[in-house]
Amino acid sequence: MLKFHNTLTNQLEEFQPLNDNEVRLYICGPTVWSFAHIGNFRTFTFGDVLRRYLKFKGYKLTHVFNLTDVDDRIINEAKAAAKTIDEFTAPFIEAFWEDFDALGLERPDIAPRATHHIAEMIQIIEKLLENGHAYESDGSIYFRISAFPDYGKLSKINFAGNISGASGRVDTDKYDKENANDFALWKLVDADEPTGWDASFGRGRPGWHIECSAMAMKYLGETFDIHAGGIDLKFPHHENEIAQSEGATENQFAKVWLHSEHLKVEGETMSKSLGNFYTFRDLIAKGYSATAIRYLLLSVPYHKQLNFTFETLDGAEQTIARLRDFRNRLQEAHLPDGINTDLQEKAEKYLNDFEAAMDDNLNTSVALAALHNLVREVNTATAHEVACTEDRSFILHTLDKFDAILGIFGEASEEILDSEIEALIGERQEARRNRNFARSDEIRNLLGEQGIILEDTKDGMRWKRK
RNA sequence: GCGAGCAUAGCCAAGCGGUCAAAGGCGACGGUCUGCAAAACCGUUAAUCAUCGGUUCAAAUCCGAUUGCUCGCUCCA
Repeated sequence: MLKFHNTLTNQLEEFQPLNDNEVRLYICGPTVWSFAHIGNFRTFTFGDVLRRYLKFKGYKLTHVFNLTDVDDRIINEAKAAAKTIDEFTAPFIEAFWEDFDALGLERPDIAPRATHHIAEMIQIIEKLLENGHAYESDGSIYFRISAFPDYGKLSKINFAGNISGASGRVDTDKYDKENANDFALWKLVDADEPTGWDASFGRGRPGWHIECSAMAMKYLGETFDIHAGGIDLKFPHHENEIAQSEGATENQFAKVWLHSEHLKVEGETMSKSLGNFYTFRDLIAKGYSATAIRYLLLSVPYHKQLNFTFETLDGAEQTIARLRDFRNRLQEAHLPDGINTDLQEKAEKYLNDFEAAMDDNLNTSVALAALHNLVREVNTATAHEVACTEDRSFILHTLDKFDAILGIFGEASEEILDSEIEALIGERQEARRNRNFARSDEIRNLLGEQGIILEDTKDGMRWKRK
């Protein structure tokens, strides 16, 4: 029984889709003003596991994942670079999908862009103006929080006790608003500004939050099952999405809200000023593998803070190498004929453990433990020669089930060695047969320098790349 | 000022009142295997679960205080 911690109710709830077997899922994607960092990818990896697990549970999924390609920063940086916003965002969008694919994240069904949905945003704003949830001030349109009594139901912020602008990031006197918490739906732009769209209420550009309301409702309907994103979007972004959407439709927006916690680096906030800020490509450039990064991002449940350290990433690298070796060896091992039902029962038990862990609000830590327990069990059985030929495919199939969600084994690539190396390996085998170990070790060292590791197992010689 | 969360072995971390002398991974050490390695396996390493007090037949788990850390209060995944 799948349960989620719903941020809206602050409770662990049994998941029940609105329409029997269909799940409509919206995940907040990136704002494409730069390369995405590993904190972003923590959230997107969580979204990927959520997506994969919903499919694993047999749901028919419609998954929308937006790209926000217009906001103040994009407009300003594009202007500074003398580019249109499309020209400015294009390379970041391309890089984003590259990283996304490299991390083994499954592409969403629909990946809408904010700039392609301005008309839908305008419609919502018109509706809000009509029904009194929005007002015009100095040419811009603001959401009227006083007209939406539920405001704050997601973030549960006690606005009465708060100092507006306490974080020092907002100039609260800058805009003429009825209430300091009212937020912009549409910002007036001058006629000579390159980025702007015409609307019945004036030329302007959308406020930050309206794009998600527009795209979510367009593709998933006024009410849908799950809305997910990073914890830092809970307020104001998601709170405001709820206000806008429910203010316009008077129907509940998303039923379940899931928020992934932040990633820290060496116990501290990741920030450029601390010098501990890493994009995905920074780590790849340091020589780390995408699967190790993915493993690390999965090693802590999404709703807990994850402490990213290089020591742990090195460990993740070891772990995934061991897992991959395990699968490769199992495929090749010379096993005794027959069947070991005991082993198959254990494999099934670990798969059940895995599913129970995932059902429990996607507890990936425990889910990974189940995988490791299976690996140990099979290794022991293989070493004791009680794993049989007929167990092999069963276990490999079980591994596939784990990996349909975890995605950490990677493709079983059939690599080819060039003939020179092939010849050296042959020469080494010959030398070993002749007990010429000096030559044999010489060749092993030589190949080691070229990144090829040789292992002499009882099933014969194996090689792998470092 | 207001609010939320966290504190478990060398490191990362699960845990949500009994089945916890606490899962799993990484690291380290010893052994088996090997010509030697590697891989694998077995074993060891290592936790009075931040501190103090309370509730309970029973607490890592609930309550309170203290200390430390992280985060939010309209840039953020």
